[in-house]
Amino acid sequence: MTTDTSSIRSENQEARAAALLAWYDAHHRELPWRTPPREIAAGRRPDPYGVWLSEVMLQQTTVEAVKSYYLRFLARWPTVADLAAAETDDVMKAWAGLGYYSRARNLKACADRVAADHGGLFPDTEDGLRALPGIGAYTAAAIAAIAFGRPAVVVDGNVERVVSRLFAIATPLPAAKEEIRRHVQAMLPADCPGDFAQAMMDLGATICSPRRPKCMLCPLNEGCAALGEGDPERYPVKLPKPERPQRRGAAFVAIRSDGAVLLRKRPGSGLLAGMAEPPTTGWTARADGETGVGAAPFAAGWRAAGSIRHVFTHFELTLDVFRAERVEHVPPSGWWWSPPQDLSGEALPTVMKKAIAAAMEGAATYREQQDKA
DNA sequence: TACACGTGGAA
DNA sequence: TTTCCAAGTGT
Repeated sequence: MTTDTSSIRSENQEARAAALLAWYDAHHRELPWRTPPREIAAGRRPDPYGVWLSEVMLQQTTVEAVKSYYLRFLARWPTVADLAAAETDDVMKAWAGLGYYSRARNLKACADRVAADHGGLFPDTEDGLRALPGIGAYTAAAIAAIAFGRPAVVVDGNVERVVSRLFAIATPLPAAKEEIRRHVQAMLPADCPGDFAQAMMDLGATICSPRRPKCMLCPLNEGCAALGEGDPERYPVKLPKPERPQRRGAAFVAIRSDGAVLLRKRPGSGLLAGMAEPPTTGWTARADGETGVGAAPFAAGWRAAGSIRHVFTHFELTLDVFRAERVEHVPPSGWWWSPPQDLSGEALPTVMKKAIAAAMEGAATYREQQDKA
């Protein structure tokens, strides 16, 4: 502020923000949770509950995947009080398929806290939001800016990409995070931090994309250092990722005469915590573990039903699937028979749905049920 | 700081 | 097919 260079840079940053906001006015995406810039300018504010819900769902998740979940949650639990009054199991069921299931548990815990400790109103400061479960640095800043108009510095993966290209930042992520934050801080317009944050993210999502960025259409192309160098895709610089180890296990899908499938609940912590599954073995790091029919949870007419593959963030799983039909096993406590009409509503992660689908293929019991239906 | 934690779409 | 990775958080 006091030296010539910083005031010059400040003017540049101001011009950049203005160009970005003009672009956002004309080209912003229409999203179910978004209040468009025209309405913001008219004084309208989005419902903090909707902003929070969408931000949590969007963590590491694509916009397309989130849309239908967001709409379903909002229709079923229109306010944070409704969500606080809900059963955690129902929230987990509604979240099934979206991934990163600790988000769902934290979502519910956060709603409980807002209802119990904040009178049903979300805190309107970054610090207040940051203290809630499932709300980290990014989400706290995003809610503060978008829902409450606070001048918070919002840095997500999009912003990291845009800024690291704009300034050709050679430091690999995540070490470059602080430097990126400083640049965003310098650009931040005090009068519309919410639009600015969303504009940066829209730009990163639609123009300054990871591959083949559309620099010709970019409102910030004039001063972009990476474009000047000729290879914007070089940024952001990231450390190479460790390769994904292979794991193998088995899943045992027991089918009752009426087509019901035997399920149980996974442990409360770790992978797919608290979600439903057909009985499975542990997933060993080795590819040749004890995963055959010998590992079945109880005696039945188990038959091999092929195997499925599923990719998790940090390992790749091959699951050998076994099927037993016309099983009349009395479920141990915590296990239950899920009738065909209930199955789609269970808290089944995608990997487990794949395993069950593989078992059903060619299952006579299941075919009979389908024919009746 | 480093790792655990899901899924599906794009190139 | 393979690789990347999307509006990150918790530990």
